Amino acid sequence: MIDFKSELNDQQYTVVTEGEGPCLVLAGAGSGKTRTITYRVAYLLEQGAPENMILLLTFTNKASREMLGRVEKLMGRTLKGLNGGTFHKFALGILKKYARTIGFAPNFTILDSEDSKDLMKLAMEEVGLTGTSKKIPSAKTVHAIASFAVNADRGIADVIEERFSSWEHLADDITAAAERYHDRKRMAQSMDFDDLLKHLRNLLQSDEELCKTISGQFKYILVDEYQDTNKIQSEIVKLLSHVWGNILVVGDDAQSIYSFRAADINNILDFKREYPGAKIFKLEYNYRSTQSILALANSIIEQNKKQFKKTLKTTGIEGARAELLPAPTPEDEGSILAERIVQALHEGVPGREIAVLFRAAHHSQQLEMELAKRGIRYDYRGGMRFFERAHVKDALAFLRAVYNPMDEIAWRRMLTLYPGIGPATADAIYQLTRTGAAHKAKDMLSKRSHEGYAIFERDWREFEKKEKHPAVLLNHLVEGPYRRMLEEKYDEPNARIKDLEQMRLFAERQGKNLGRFLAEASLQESYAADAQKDKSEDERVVLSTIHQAKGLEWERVFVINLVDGEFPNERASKEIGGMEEERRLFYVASTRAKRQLVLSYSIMGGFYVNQRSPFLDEVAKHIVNAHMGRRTNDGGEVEYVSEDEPFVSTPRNASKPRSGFLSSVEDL
DNA sequence: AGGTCGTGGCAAGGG
DNA sequence: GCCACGACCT
Ligand SMILES: Nc1ncnc2c1ncn2[C@@H]1O[C@H](COP(=O)(O)OP(=O)(O)OP(=O)(O)O)[C@@H](O)[C@H]1O
Repeated sequence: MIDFKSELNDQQYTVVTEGEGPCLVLAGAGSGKTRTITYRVAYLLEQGAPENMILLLTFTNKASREMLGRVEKLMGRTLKGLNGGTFHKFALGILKKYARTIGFAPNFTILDSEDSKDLMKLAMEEVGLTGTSKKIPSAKTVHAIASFAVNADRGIADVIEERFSSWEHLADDITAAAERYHDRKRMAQSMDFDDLLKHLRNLLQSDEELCKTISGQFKYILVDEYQDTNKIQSEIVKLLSHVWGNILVVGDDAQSIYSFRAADINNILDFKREYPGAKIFKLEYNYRSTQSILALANSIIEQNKKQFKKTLKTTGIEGARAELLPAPTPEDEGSILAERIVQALHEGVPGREIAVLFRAAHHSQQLEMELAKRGIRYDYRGGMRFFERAHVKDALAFLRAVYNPMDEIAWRRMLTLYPGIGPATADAIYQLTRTGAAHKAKDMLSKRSHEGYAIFERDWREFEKKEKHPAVLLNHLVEGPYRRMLEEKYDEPNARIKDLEQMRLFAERQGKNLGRFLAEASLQESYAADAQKDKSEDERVVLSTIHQAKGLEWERVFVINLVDGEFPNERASKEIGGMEEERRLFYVASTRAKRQLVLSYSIMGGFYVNQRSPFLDEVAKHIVNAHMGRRTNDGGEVEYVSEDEPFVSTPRNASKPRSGFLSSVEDL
């Protein structure tokens, strides 16, 4: 038996034991929201709820694994039947089952963002939306527009007008391209990430009986990070809670940081209207951070006008004030940080309790070099995922093509690996294959592609004969054709070959089902090559984007590159509500720290003198300046000397006092 | 016309 | 460090 009373405070306990019906938990950082829903799941199980009737939706699959692991530990048994994962993963599971109902074959494949962009490029060519210079939006932009429209459940024209107004004159062409894009996805029996949500919503909406059948399976639905869900996700939640009505969502409006994928804070603000009779809970004690860090965090978020005022009381010790580290140059910032990390490790702080957080993935470059120099291994989160790497996707293209022969993007990718075959020839071959006329290809193709095509034919014939078992197929590629290509192309192919071997190991653990493997691969958000849990990984320092750090916590946190234009990011600040969202990112970053927070930036940029982030000046009184002077010692080595002084905001950046908050939680 | 290869401009965030 | 584009070659 779990002693819920002693593990939770009174507010948390109330949620855990009285969280039936529609419930919203709205609470600040570190107040135990995640802990509360984790215990709620354990409580439901203890009360006899069947595990397969519980659905726990999280923001990442990693978060889901961690929470389920925690519940298993609490319950002292494994829980195989519990449904947990991201909206996308959940949607895919249902759609595989009901593919025919929505006009897809069950072997449809998933397009990642690069595939989607490539397909959009083709769609744009089709409608004549081509041309160079800055007069035409990039395929990435057009895809972003179409994607936002799906996620926000709005029209393309609307989205362009509101968020991409510089392309308003091309709205008709963009709409046409989006239509072609839609058709080609269907033709290719493929879905992008947005389609997973859209088709699930449509499926549930279109058939009352089916909606009953599906939603009847989920007696208890719990959603973490609800502030970052979008319109289509909230519609899915509504439909899924149709039969039982037990929907518990937790979130913090101050941590909403995904507006670019249409996260909509109205999901929280309108919760009571959407679910009449909903209970609203608050959690008001922060269990994570020291008083100093919490005071800083509260003062960050107070600068935002469009934010609910929430109480967040401390339970911790006072602790040290956040420390400001101005470095002379970006290189110096990297080495100062690396030295600080070495020092912390030396003091006995475990690597897993240290994190470096940054606004954008490429901000970590200098530091990575300095850590490498010192032989410090780290766990990296942000930027390109493992399954997005070019060589990994090349190999996957073969598996996709054999699993779903209509997958245009996979075919193009696979075919253009061969010499003499470019986009045009690949397209011709794909069209012939698709119509069952592959045998005609030899005669119809131009001479220069003959040799490459002959090699492809041989490779493909052999590949097709193999057992459709992902590990077998990958093994064949790594031993044979794809290894050959890598060796031809690179002087040093080994790192890439190793990645492919890692993928094969991953596939072995996934079992024999090719469809399952491809699904798992396209929704895996892991960054490490060793998807296999490396023991030492737990001990490593973490380098992460702030977005990827959501929900996590560390003893010591370094937030780096606090330079105006970088953080806040210039482009983001210009969007509607952009500056406030950047500030929320700073709030999320700071509230990851349990005991010690360090804020760094460099004074010199590449060509210009940097301006430090205005966010620093806004909260100046909560920061101490550890000014690091650089000098060369007698031995010719560069040293950094601490010249402590109080941090005083200069008038240039001093923020004007802001008027009060919009409203308070009480008004909900 | 289509494929390859070199390079200049460029980089926000993610399922 | 990656991608899109243009120059050049077949
Ligand atoms: N009642 C409690 N007693 C002891 N520790 C607690 C309690 N509630 C929460 N904690 C601890 O406080 C920390 C923060 O909790 P949790 O991650 O659940 O907060 P959260 O509200 O989800 O945070 P955030 O929104 O910032 O991600 C965790 O280490 C958690 O174990």
